[in-house]
Amino acid sequence: MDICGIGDNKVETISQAIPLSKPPITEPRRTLTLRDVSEASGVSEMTVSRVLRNRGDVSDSTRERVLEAARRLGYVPNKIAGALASQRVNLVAVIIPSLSNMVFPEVMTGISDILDDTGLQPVVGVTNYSPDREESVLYEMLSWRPSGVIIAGLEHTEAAQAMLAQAGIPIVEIMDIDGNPVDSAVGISHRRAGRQMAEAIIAAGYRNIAFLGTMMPYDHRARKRLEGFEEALAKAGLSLVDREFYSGGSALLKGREMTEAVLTRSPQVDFLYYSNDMIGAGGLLYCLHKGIDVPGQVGLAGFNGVELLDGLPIKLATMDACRLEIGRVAAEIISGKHSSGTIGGEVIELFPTLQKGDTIRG
Amino acid sequence: MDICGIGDNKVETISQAIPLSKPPITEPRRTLTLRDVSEASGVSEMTVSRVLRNRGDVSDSTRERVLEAARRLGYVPNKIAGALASQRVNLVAVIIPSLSNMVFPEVMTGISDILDDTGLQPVVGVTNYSPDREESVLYEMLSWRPSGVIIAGLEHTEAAQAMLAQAGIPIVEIMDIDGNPVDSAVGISHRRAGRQMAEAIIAAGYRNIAFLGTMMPYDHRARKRLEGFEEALAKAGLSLVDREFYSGGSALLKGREMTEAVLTRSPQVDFLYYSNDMIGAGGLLYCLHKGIDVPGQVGLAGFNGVELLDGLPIKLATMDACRLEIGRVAAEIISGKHSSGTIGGEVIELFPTLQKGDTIRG
DNA sequence: ACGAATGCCGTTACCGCTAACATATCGCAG
DNA sequence: CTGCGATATGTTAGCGGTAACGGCATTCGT
Repeated sequence: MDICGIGDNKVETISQAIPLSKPPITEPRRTLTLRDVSEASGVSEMTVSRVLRNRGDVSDSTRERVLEAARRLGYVPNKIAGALASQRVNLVAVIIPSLSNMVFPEVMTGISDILDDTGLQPVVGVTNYSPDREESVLYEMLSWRPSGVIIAGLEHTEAAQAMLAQAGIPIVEIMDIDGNPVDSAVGISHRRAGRQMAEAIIAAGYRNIAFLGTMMPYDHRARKRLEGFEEALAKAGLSLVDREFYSGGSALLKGREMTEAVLTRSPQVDFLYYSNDMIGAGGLLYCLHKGIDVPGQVGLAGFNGVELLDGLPIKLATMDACRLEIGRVAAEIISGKHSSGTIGGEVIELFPTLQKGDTIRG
Repeated sequence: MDICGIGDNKVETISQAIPLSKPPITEPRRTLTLRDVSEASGVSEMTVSRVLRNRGDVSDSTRERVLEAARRLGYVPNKIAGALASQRVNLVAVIIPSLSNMVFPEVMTGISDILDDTGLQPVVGVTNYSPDREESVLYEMLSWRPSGVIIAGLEHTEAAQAMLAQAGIPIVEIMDIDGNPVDSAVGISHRRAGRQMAEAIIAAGYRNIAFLGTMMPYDHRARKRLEGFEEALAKAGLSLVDREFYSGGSALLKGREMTEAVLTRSPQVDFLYYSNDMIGAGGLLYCLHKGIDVPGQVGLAGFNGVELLDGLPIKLATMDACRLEIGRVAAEIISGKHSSGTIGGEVIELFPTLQKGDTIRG
């Protein structure tokens, strides 16, 4: 599944002022061009172009005449031709793994927040966590010659890496900084995030810890969190008591099911670390429903800091992934508005905060 | 916030076969064109074009030569120029109010499912339930000359209506069919859905019914559901005992809060009808937490049939909004694959099924 | 009062690619 | 061996805009 979006920018659509008590008289057989507007208003195409783009000097009287004609005809400029002629495209390719998990929509919000004042439009492609799909989405998007690329993760196919490196436009890899970016990167260290959570859990006195997560081979960030987590456990002389993976289906439901499976199989478990908040919430609901003492008997923690958690009976421990900020900074880099004056090649690390909520003792 | 996505189509990206043990030798100062590939392979630009589009007769030997050169150089075709020359654009504009509420991503999935075999790419624009925003997003997207438009709802500004009517491409208005489409429409009758739910609730013996919903003046579908709902209540000689609206924030949390407010203010209430599943789920969790007997003392129902409900302790009554199917049918119409041979102007009504779950008596 | 600096608008040459047509090359029936 | 249809490739002319520059009035400074 792929999605792509386009929003408005500050250029006022001429249509917004159309009075249009009734639709234009002449229904257009072929689509309108600058020439039609120029003929209707008695000036050259160039002048019409200038008026519609608000560029260059045009007298108020002719500007009025041109706008009136454009409105009357219902002219919509052809950006394809414009982009070809000007060699400028106001699109920014945004390539993300999924839209259905709450995290990327928020990144998109951050991106749009910033891009909205720049005349740039985000265009989203979804890869479903497939590297091949990512490669073809990227290829497809690059063929529209966007002025920048924001892409999730640092792991790409060789061909995708090559395309990114050669594109000649700003590239920002987001979410993750544990690796080597092609150009710029904005994100958090998931390895460190995993470590931090493990340290907090150990400090709270839990010792029999289980991991529950997704079985996506290409979810590198979840993998890195687990690696960091286990690394910190090892440093404390501990190791995971149990682990459980899932794929597909309702995350909330899977969270319940996996939790039940783990607690049944390994009754000694006193902490459940989930790879995301959604399954964590499912697990939490299960525990509460079963009357398990949380966080006394069993502690829980997720990852992401999704808004949904606010609605749960008690707050799940989690770690904010800085989604909004990641989107904002990435967009700033693309639009050249980022504070550091450098031109590309920067790695911006953000630091997530651990929210202990009500599901970790202490 | 705006988003837009592009996926792959069946055209194989030449890059996928790039061996690329190392990146191309010559880092390109200016971006490559057909001419570069044609010079590198000793044939005309036209022949290169034919090879890359897999169109027309080209001998196997030259095809190989051309592909090899394209791969070696890392050539990515310029769709802007191609679209301008061929007057064909493989993009479909998809304009929706939001991406953060679980319902539209599923519509997108349906759209992509179908479009994936057609060479068409969905491009998403998000309006945040603002008519003006919708108008400018539409204007922006039309200026890229897509080959079709899928847009949520039947209510648009006058200018937007005019643009849709004049665009000269297939338009499909989705989600709702209670109104007059510009061209085609695919959706359900929300008025009827509201009525049906009211009838089921009344039949189950509930009499003191409250409504809890969003305060979005432009969420016409929620409004129509409420209208249908009240209409059916009236027919049974009933009227809403209480109502509560919210906007913004975590829907799950708002559901809790609103439910508490209503139950405190109107203790006689025996049924809570929510305008969406998310706040319904929040309400359900609240009731369970408070030890309220559901569905004995209080019944609950939402709308949408979101997957999340599967993870709740008991199943919330809801009504499936046929999201996937709506997306699929809309995409079929755009791509000319829809069964009915007609060319536009059809209204396809889908019929949601009421799932009583565990929160309505009987 | 006169050259320079503007304001306003038109002309020309592309942007990179493809439709349509033109041309070459080959095989093979007559 | 000629001729004609297939096959393979090249040539030409845009697609609908915009950058760059040019020309012609006005206005202005000194």
